[in-house]
Amino acid sequence: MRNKEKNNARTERRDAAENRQRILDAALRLFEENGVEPVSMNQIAIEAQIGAGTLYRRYRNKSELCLDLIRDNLDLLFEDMDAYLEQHRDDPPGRRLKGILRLFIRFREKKLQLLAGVEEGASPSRPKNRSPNPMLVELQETFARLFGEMSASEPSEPENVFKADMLLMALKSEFYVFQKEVRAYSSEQFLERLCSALFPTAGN
Amino acid sequence: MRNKEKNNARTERRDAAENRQRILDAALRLFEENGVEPVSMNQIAIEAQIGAGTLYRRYRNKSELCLDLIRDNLDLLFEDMDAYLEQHRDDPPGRRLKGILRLFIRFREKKLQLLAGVEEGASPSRPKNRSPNPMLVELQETFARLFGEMSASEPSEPENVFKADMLLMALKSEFYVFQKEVRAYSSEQFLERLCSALFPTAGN
DNA sequence: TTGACAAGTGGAGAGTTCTCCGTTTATTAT
DNA sequence: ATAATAAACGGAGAACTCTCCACTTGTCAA
Repeated sequence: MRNKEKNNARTERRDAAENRQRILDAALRLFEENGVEPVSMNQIAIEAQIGAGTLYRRYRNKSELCLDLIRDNLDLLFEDMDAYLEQHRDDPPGRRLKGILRLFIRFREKKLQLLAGVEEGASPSRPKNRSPNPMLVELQETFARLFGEMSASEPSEPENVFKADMLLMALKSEFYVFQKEVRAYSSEQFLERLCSALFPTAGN
Repeated sequence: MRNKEKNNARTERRDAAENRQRILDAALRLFEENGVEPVSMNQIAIEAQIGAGTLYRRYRNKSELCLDLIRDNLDLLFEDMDAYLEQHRDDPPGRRLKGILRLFIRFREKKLQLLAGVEEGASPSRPKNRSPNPMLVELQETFARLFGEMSASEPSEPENVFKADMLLMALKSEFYVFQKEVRAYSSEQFLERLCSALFPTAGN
């Protein structure tokens, strides 16, 4: 669906492409003015001057729309992470994990609202958002791998996967915002807590 | 709001009490037939033969209704937990924590759907469910206290609070169901993972 | 150029959540 | 018993999500 996978036959029709842009523009405009959460798909359709059906054809819900809006930034983030891992390949795994977590949290800070929009329970009552979301899967695997390296001795594979799952959970908007607002943590404090809760800060 | 706090002036009007019962009955009936998630407040109002306004006056959303439906069981659970802690007061804190986690998970197993209903993001777009939910707060404090006991040496207060927050997060339906369905864990395996991820199983 | 037709469009409509407010009713004081 | 009155009722209606499908339009092959 993404950037017109060139490989796949037909290219996007011109009018469709134009509408896509209208939608993105309209959404951005409305989000900037009102924040992400209170803006409805309805409003976006109206602002973009298209029918509701057209909007929903392209984005099944607001979550998908938000994802499209940060797609590029997200790709950059992942590149940054990869670069970081590459550059610090000789650091102990705990350090490296902390490093990429810091990158992620910084990103989260910048795109708080949109990211929350992406996570937002897509549809109420509907078949439920059963999409693993490839980006999260990749992140999850990276975490799991680093946990694996961390104690190369025994901690079984599943153990690492589980920890990675927990980490991912803790990085969700809901938890992050709660820690910031209710527990009054700064990003860096949060990061610190997270690391010391999930792995012994051996090397550092 | 709960069980007609007797202390507080007026008792609940008879017709109101009757309607409350109608609602509870109707909801239970519909939930048993269709599961919790797909049943709408609307349907419940119709099944109970009352106006939507009447339903919403008593329960701001489905989440509150579900909470009322397991209120009693929940109270029992808490009593069980207290009893457990009392009986095993000489066990090491890790053991005790595991014990009450097991109780909680068993409860979750029994009331999976309703509990998920309680957690369900109340309203879409609305002011956001800013209710800390007293029962969760209590649980959170118990967890934090046990973490505190666990390593009486240095781990600062906030450290324990944070871990307790993470634990609570991991006990949510979303995470629990994911672990069961995708990672294919049994309740007991899940419990095992949870404990070994968050604290060294020293005493055991 | 010209069809054919897949792709795209828009808006009516079904089903929801939740509020507002005029009407009804149970309770309590007289 | 009766009236005053706070509480409760119910349904119209506003706003929303999402689907369906008759209609329009871009594209490509001839």
